[in-house]
Amino acid sequence: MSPRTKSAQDKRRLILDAAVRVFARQGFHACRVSDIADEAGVAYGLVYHYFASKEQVLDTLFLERWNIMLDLIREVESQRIPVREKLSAIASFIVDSYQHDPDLMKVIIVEVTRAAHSFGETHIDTIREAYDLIGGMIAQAQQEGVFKAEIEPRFAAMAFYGAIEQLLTGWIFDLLPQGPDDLERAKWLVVETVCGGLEVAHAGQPSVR
Amino acid sequence: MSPRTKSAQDKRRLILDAAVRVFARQGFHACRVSDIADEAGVAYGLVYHYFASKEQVLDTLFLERWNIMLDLIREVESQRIPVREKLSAIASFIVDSYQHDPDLMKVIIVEVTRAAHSFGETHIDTIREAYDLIGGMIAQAQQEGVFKAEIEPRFAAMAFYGAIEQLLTGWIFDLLPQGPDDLERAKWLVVETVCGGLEVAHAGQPSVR
Amino acid sequence: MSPRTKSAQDKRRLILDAAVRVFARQGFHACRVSDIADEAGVAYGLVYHYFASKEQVLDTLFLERWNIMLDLIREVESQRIPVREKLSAIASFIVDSYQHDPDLMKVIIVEVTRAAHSFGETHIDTIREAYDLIGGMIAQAQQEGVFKAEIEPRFAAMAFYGAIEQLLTGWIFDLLPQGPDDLERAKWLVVETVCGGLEVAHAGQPSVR
Amino acid sequence: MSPRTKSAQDKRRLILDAAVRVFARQGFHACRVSDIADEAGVAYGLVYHYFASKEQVLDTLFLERWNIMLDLIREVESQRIPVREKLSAIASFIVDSYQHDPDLMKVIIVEVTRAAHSFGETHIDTIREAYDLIGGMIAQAQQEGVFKAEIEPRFAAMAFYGAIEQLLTGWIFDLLPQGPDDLERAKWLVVETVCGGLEVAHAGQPSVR
DNA sequence: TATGAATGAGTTTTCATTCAT
DNA sequence: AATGAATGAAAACTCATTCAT
Repeated sequence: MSPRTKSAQDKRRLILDAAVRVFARQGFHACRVSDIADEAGVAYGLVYHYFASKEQVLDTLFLERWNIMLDLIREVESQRIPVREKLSAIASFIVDSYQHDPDLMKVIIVEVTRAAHSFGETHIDTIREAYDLIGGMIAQAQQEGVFKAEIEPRFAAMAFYGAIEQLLTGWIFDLLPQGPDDLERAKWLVVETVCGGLEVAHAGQPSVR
Repeated sequence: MSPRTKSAQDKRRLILDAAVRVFARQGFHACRVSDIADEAGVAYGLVYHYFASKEQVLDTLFLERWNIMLDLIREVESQRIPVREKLSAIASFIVDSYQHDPDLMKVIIVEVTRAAHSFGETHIDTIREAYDLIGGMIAQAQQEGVFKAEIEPRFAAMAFYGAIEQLLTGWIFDLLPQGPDDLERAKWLVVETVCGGLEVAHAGQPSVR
Repeated sequence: MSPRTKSAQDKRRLILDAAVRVFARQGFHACRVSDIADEAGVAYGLVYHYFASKEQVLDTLFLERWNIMLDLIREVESQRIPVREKLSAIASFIVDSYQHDPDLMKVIIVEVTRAAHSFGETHIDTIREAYDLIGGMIAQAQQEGVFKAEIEPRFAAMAFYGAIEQLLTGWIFDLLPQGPDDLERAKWLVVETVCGGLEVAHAGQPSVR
Repeated sequence: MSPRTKSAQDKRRLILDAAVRVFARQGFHACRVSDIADEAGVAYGLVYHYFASKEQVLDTLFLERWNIMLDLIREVESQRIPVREKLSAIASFIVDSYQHDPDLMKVIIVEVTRAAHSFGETHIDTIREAYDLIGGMIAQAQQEGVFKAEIEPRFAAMAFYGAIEQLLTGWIFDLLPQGPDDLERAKWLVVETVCGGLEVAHAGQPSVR
């Protein structure tokens, strides 16, 4: 890679990183392309040199991150470990992602995964893949007798993912404390809640429908 | 109520109901005020006669619904019933709300509760109240020894609410089946998952961290 | 006149008087018809019962006052008094008008006599009549040898009127002190300036006060 | 200056010059931004590339011209010439300004110096500076015994400036002839009127109040 | 690659005016 | 006479995108 190419890539990266900050701060709709360019310290024509549109910048950010998560989930799925550990790995990854780059996760959650009329719709198949993979793990655990069979796996997967995303939403809106300890405990908490339940387990407790 | 007042109220209601359909179909940002007026069959300016802005139309829709939910939650809170039934009542209310008016719930979830830069921010205190009320129920259940004490109640409340909202999101994005049975089962499922856990309970199972 | 008719006239007057205050406070363009109605304490449909348009309200206010001034000027013109006294009477009338109803004079000066694209144009013939009448007095004074013949009367009339209007403008913009004494002195000052000149008269032309 | 800069400045100038014509023809309120763009032969948005608003276009035009006048007045003030020559220089400058660009002066007089609710208010301090400078000259002349001491200088300055502005107003409204000779004579006339007075000076003439 | 001037479609909002009651 | 709901035309302003340099 020549220095020049490297420099070029740097500018592209610069723009992406700036976009994360700007989207997180102002929101996708409320920010202008020039805000991104300003934040990146480049002329705003350059944004259009690297990206076809403002949307494509967000598309890129989302796909970069979501594909890393999909890789992680697939990796986890293939491992021969208890389902609780699998879900724990996923929860940990997402919380770690937030810890590592809260702005990026904020953008993804706020602008993409719930955006039924724009990015959510565009990327619905990519998003769904994560839900499906988690659903698959749960289904398998049910077959193995580890998870209750009467809970539809896809619904359970959504509930699990929704619980995590809502914790991040809580941090994003500053509704929940987000010290290092809080993040760590949250990883355990969400898995414990969804797998073990909030209720104190007692012998013979019937959880019949 | 005089006929004139009634008529006036009718037009206002007409606009609100039309707005729900338009926001649900096109999204808040993608729709024009004229789309709402057209859908309602009224003149453009009448929207501004009753509402100060397009935003205020959504504000009104959100607050109307959210306050009904807050009333329900407060009502539930005051009852002397097991926490599982309380959470079940809340989940049922939300799912019923979706069943009764999916467009309205879609609008609230998609445009408000996750909209960190616009409505979500505006209404954050109102939204938080719901989370806090649920958190309070969970905390009480912990004191009563029904719920595990080591799970921070506010986090658990967010996980619970997030699980429900994500099911609705699944319906909204058409990722989950939404026949009448599915909705009914979902009510039970989310409570069972969060309270009883996905895991098959066995005697003496340690769920220690 | 029946009480009812009287009442009706009262409302019309109420609206006109309210309009003066509103126009003076906010300006003709910046105020809404509803502002006038609110100020008058009537429903704003009523403004349209008495006046064909917002413009007509201002037209009415202007014409009412300007015609009174034209009457005064014609009255003065017909009198057999020195030109200086005539001009003094005019200046006094205008200053008194301001003293009596500063808002109304503000509206006339700010919204009409300089409004080349709206009211000034509409009423240009009415406005001009005042200038012409004053010009006539000056021309006569020149024929009588009282005023210098080499100064074109119409120009002199404009200069005289402009001097007065600018004093009012000074008060309107709060650039000049407007205590009772200031107003009284201004009447004399503007006549003395235009007739006697600012210069100290030298030998043989004492224009001592 | 690079060619690009020059070109850019040209477009900006083009817009300002077009705005003068449009404001003079239609008035500030009655014209649309698109009228200015059309008149300048540029795209709509370019007006907003160079100016933040329609108002700022007028602000710019006013300040450009008024500051030139203030420079002239300050220059005149510093000279060691009789006050009559000073006032004559100012009157000449204003009349020449009108002769050179009647549209611009029309805009300034009609849209700014009397606009108590918009531009006049915005620029009141800048406007006042001209009045104050003239007032200062008059005060000095009074101290030197050239001007009568009993006429408050600020009032006299307003009268002088008002007289000139009203002549321009007469031209603007086509109430006064505006051939080259008329303009030239007007310069002399206004100074002669204000300094020497309209009255034929004769020995012992009483200018009683 | 990089710049930023230039374009112009699109939308909210305002508010004078009308009109049914 | 009086009300104020209803109408809809009009315009400022925004900003994504293009393109000449």
